[in-house]
Amino acid sequence: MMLSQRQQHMLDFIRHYGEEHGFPPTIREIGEAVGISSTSVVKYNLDQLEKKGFLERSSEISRGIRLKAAAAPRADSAGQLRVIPKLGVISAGAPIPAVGQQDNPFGDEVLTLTQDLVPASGELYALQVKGDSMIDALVYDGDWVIIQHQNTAQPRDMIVAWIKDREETTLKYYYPEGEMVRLQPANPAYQPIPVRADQLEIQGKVVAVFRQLAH
Amino acid sequence: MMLSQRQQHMLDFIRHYGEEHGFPPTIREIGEAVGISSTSVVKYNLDQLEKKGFLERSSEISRGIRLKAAAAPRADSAGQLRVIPKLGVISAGAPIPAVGQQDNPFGDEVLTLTQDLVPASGELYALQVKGDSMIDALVYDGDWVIIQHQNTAQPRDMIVAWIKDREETTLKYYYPEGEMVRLQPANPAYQPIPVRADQLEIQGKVVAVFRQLAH
DNA sequence: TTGACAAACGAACAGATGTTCGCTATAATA
DNA sequence: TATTATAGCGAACATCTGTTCGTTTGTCAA
Repeated sequence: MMLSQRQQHMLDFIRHYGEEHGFPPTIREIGEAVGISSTSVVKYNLDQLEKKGFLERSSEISRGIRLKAAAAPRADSAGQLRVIPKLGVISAGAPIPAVGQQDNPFGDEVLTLTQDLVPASGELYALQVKGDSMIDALVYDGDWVIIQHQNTAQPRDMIVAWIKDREETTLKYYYPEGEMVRLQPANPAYQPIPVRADQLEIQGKVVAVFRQLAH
Repeated sequence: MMLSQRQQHMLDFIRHYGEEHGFPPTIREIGEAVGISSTSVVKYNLDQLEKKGFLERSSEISRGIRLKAAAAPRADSAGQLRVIPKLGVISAGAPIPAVGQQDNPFGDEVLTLTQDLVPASGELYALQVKGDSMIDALVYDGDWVIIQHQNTAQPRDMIVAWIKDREETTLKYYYPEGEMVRLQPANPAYQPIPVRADQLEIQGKVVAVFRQLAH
């Protein structure tokens, strides 16, 4: 999800133009500003920026560009934003979707969080919890879990694990103990689960959980 | 130099449209909104408004309208970010801190979320959960709950309640039932608590929960 | 009554602006 | 080598959108 030099430039120009004029620029104005001679190339790059979550466009509307939060100027350091793609759903009964999966129910939607809430580096993605099977991890239907993709973990990390012999995805704290791994639920009322290390596949680390109540 | 009803209406519409879309409306959209069938009449009134200093237009430019300060109930257009003050901690054993409390352990720290994750309006603040006493609401030590301050609630809202006779703060779904209120835990494994309505003090509505895992 | 003027209408026009499409060029991949 | 994806070009097109203009109505002062 990188921005090319040109796309960064476009974003800067659109923001600057909007501040100056009170309304967004046209495709041709953007092209002229960043040195693109063809309107179709500007459109191409705008589509890219929209797909990456930096702006929204209203089709067939003059100057129908709306910058999203991710494109806001980085005011203070804590205001740095992290754009996290919504990759799919997670439930105990099914493996988690892989990056670039075709049938992503969320299309190219993203979740944007400030940088101070999540790790500075690492590949992050968001999955929406389906059902109540992860209630022992204190997450429930509808919650978003933000995951850092990795295949190893440190003790005490909360991991996304695939337990091969049970064919089950789970969110647990990770405590390696020799040949075995103890998977500890976040809710202390639940019992830890011992699993043979070779039956455990670490899919990533849970770095945050977000729950949006109806409003 | 008075504004006619119609011109006031136009100004309101232009401001509202801009906040909603990120770009100004066309003459025809304004006309439709305020009930003018002819584009020339809209132009006539826009010219009036410009003459009176409420807006500026760039001629022959689509949507080339820029509201001036005079037109203002200026909403903060700092982007689609919502800055939420961290007000203190919440636990079952103590009342929640009031706005402007002196001994705020978080000073002036804030939590910033994108606008789409929380309600557009309303007074929001964040409290950090202390201890495990709210585990029946699926929130745990360290979690942040984002609260909209209000003293009433709709059925099925998750409320922040102070139960007077128990001297206890709690997070529960709100189900009023005549003289009584049923407080339903988010975790279905826990039992609902019936409370006399006059013993219940609604402090606010939970609009979101954020959990940051160690990293 | 008459003339000036603000306010409004709707059609016609012209220019502003987004989209589509056929075509290159390059790099990565099979 | 053939294929595919990414980037880019420019022309043609369709529609979006602001402006102009002839007309009408109502009010008010001369």
